[in-house]
Amino acid sequence: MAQTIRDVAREAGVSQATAARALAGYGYVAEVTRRRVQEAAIAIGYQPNDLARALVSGATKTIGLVVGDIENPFFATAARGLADALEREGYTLVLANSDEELAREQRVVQALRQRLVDGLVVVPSSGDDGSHLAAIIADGRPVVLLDRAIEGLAADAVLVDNENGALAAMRHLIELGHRRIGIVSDSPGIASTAERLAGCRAALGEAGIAWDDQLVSIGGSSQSDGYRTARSLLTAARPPSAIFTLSNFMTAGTIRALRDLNLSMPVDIALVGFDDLDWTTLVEPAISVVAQPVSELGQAVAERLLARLRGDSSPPVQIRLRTSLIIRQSCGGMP
Amino acid sequence: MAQTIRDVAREAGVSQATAARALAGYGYVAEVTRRRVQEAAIAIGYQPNDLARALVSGATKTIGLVVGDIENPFFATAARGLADALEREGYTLVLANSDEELAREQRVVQALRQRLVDGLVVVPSSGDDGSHLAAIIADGRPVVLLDRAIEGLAADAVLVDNENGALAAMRHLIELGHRRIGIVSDSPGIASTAERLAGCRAALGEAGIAWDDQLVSIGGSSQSDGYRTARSLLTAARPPSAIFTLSNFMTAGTIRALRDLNLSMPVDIALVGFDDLDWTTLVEPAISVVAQPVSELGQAVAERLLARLRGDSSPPVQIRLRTSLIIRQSCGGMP
DNA sequence: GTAGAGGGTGAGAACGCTATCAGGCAGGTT
DNA sequence: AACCTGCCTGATAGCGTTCTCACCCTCTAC
Repeated sequence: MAQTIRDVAREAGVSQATAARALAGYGYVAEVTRRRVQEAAIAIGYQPNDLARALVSGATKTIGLVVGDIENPFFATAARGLADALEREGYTLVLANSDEELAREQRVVQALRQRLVDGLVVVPSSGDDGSHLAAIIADGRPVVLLDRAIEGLAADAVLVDNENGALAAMRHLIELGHRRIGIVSDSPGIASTAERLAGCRAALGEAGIAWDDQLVSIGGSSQSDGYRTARSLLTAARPPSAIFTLSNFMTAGTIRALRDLNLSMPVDIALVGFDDLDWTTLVEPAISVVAQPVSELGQAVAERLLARLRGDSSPPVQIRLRTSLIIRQSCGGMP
Repeated sequence: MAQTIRDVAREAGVSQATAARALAGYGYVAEVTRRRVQEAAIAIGYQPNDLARALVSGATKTIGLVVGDIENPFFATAARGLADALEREGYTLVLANSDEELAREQRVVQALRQRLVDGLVVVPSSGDDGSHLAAIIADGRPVVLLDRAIEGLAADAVLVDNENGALAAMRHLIELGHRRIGIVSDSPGIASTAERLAGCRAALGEAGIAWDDQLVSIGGSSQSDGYRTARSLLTAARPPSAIFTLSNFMTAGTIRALRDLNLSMPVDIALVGFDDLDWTTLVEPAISVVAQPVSELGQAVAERLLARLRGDSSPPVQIRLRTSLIIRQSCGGMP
């Protein structure tokens, strides 16, 4: 099938060792020989076998990426930013979906471990169980967490400032006069969600508004979960006058609920969502959002990972990227 | 770092060969020995090295996926369908973006080739140059084309019925009385786009409407290209009364152009788009679309690939999945 | 003329695994 | 006693690289 370095050597009439030196460029090789070997390699269409190379060098030049679901635009964008930065250094991405299930995540991490990825980027589905990742770190391979931290795991993490993002959004709604603000959240088991909820709590606290469990609906992480929980919030006895959604799927689900209930933004209800996607300015009114620097998130993760791969062994760091509140029409904050 | 089979053997007090047999389960091994080896493996935390295994077995259990841009929801969804089906058989996906540039595609395909992927799934950016893929096929490794065919390449292809999809959409607009239908297209160098254009032509032909180059704007494949070309179409001396967009980015760009020009659907202009995304029912009016079975596309590709990997050597096939025209509010076909 | 330096080359070990092969040992058959 | 058979085990040959080591040859210096 594929040609080996031995075939090149035979073609060039030299030993395997000399051919290897000529192609890899180490040790002494006469200029004439080098040229002859290179020509032979081209002539027979030689392709180096990265597998064998990895086996002896101990580096696969491969990075594993574990996300909840690559169909989620947030993950897709981060993956793209990551892939671009890694590719520049000759690394390739190996992709796996966890479906936000810890058991599945553990399985795919295990598979990537056996595949000897040089490093791992994970969007962890659980905020406290990181034993499967600790095993990778114990192997001496760097792990960088994307978007969500894990308590007690000695790994770098690149996150966004969820708490301040949520705080800013809630403050804005409060400044607009809202007192009953509904919160549509996915599972607080997800670390970033928990931080966003903390931001909500802080904003209400500083405004002297009591936390009301009736106004907080917590569901799964799919869009239909968002629809369902938003709808129950809106059809309750005392519905909120504004809603803050904690993820892009929650935002989409909530908008559908508003449509079905014939409620219009921002007059019947004000809306701010966490995470900015392309469609938020395609719908009318355009949705106010807490925007995250998603692509930069991927790039920052790549930088951290590459630093570790180059041997940086300083203590794990946690990087927080700034979010920004973008006021559009859906919250009534911009006439 | 990681333990090898030799460490297990030492721990269990047997030879490396026996340990290998006990773990892999071939040849004769006494029941007692087998148990002892397995316990030793667990005790020292042995993890098989897939790299070494692949080197000797010749199979990496790895599939390369080359798409234009994983951020495009169409590709992301197809990738997900593909990943799920492959994972069930123990394969892992290696991801690469081509940015719809042939040169980049060739580079990443080359990299995947050296990485010895067992098979390759490609969304080719060029409809006629498939030499880099022919090389992979010559290696004896299966290639399956996703969404777009390449003329003269002996590889399986899983496509959608682009021509009939476009035909149906154009027919619908014509039945609604439109005679001047604008077409917002990305590059016809992309095979699927060329087929869609052919469908447009066929529909106009059977209705006795002359093809008018003034009504066809062809640009790049980004959303801003769609915006620009749609806008120039709409601001021309004799603008169309309806628009058919040939991809999801073109659709989004066109909607933004309509907004900016204060044209409303479907009264000022009717719109049908190719490819259905989540947001098409989130905007108002909901967009009529030619929907593609995207996830099934990925699954079908996986099936074809797995069949080839199992040794199926029948002549290459071309599979066409059916599209469906979904009439919503943007075209005025549904009151 | 001989020693030494240095360019150039081939042999061969190692990476961790799969898988074959030769051989040992117990038990039964001629 | 000689022989086979069946179970079990260890030694060992690869897979295709990287890279070290020993060696040879030529040229310069004394």
